[in-house]
Amino acid sequence: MRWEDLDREHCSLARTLSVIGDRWTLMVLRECFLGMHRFEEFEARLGIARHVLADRLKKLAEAGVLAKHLYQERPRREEYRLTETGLDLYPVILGLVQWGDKHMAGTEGAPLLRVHKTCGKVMDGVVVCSECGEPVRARDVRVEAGPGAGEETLPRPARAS
Amino acid sequence: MRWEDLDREHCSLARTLSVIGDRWTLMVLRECFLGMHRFEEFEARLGIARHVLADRLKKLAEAGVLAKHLYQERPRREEYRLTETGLDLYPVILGLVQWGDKHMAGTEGAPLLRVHKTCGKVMDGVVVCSECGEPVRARDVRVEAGPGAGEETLPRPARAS
DNA sequence: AAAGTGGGTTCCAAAAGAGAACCTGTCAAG
DNA sequence: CTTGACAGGTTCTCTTTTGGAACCCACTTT
Repeated sequence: MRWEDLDREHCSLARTLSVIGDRWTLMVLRECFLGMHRFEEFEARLGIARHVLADRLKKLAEAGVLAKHLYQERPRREEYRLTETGLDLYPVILGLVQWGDKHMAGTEGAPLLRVHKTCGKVMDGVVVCSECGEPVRARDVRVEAGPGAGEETLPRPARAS
Repeated sequence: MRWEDLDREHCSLARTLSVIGDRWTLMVLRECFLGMHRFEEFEARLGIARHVLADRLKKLAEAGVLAKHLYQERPRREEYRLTETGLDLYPVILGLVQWGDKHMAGTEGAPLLRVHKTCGKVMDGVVVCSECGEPVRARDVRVEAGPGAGEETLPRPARAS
């Protein structure tokens, strides 16, 4: 299977991964969420090869996750900013970071803490059900075919999702 | 930068990506959350090259995300099951799927719907603050150095995370 | 004895990545 | 008016990782 075919798959995960399913892409997005915008900043903080960085930024811009923003004419300079679509990826980044904090942190503990500006406390993100508000775990959820389902999407017996 | 170096980085995202930051790995995990356990199931549903699948399953098992489970002696047959550590990745998978449902779905709509067994309704996951229970968006959060922080982890001015 | 099954490993060619050098506007200093 | 610096890339070669197919092995069924 080629990765360009992935965005035509009948699976939202596969379609998402065709845009951001790459180590460097996720690292670039982390830097964006930390407030970085410029080519040089990404390069210096990540140690990524320049042509790979250029490629990832281009693809993220094409996908509408980042937008180029002119911050200086003559010489023309552009920076990259998260769009609303990009900001919607926050739950993914937060999920990855929290999993790392819990399962991969050394003895010292988490490198970064998150403070909720609204309530002022150090927080974690918790995933709750949009309908009843209860926390959701994998075992609490079952899948059903949706409007855009293909035949092959569903598992044979519908089990946990 | 080499990817083996990533798990020594002072960043939970990088450490997480050193384990699951790979397209195929995430696709394998999707299948696990859909109830698949066997080598042949993964191969048939994903169209992944067999040696890549073998490699990913081995690494996931070494990382403690999947556990090998003997389901038959003579001939010896093993399947892969999510551990508690693996089940903790559900928020990540859910985040990716929901982003895809929202931004990458075609005209037909989402391929799969999720039903919350507890309340019986079709649901989405919503990320809320562990302290105040309000929904959390990227703009509502600021980062601070945590106990395991290194110098280079923090952005110069602490902005949005 | 032959074919099937589950779970792999081995081979080669193609694609993606690392690392370094080079290019393009533009300004500022000597 | 030449030299250097800066931001943001592109091009080059070399190594690593994939994709795709074939092969292997321990058993069971026909």
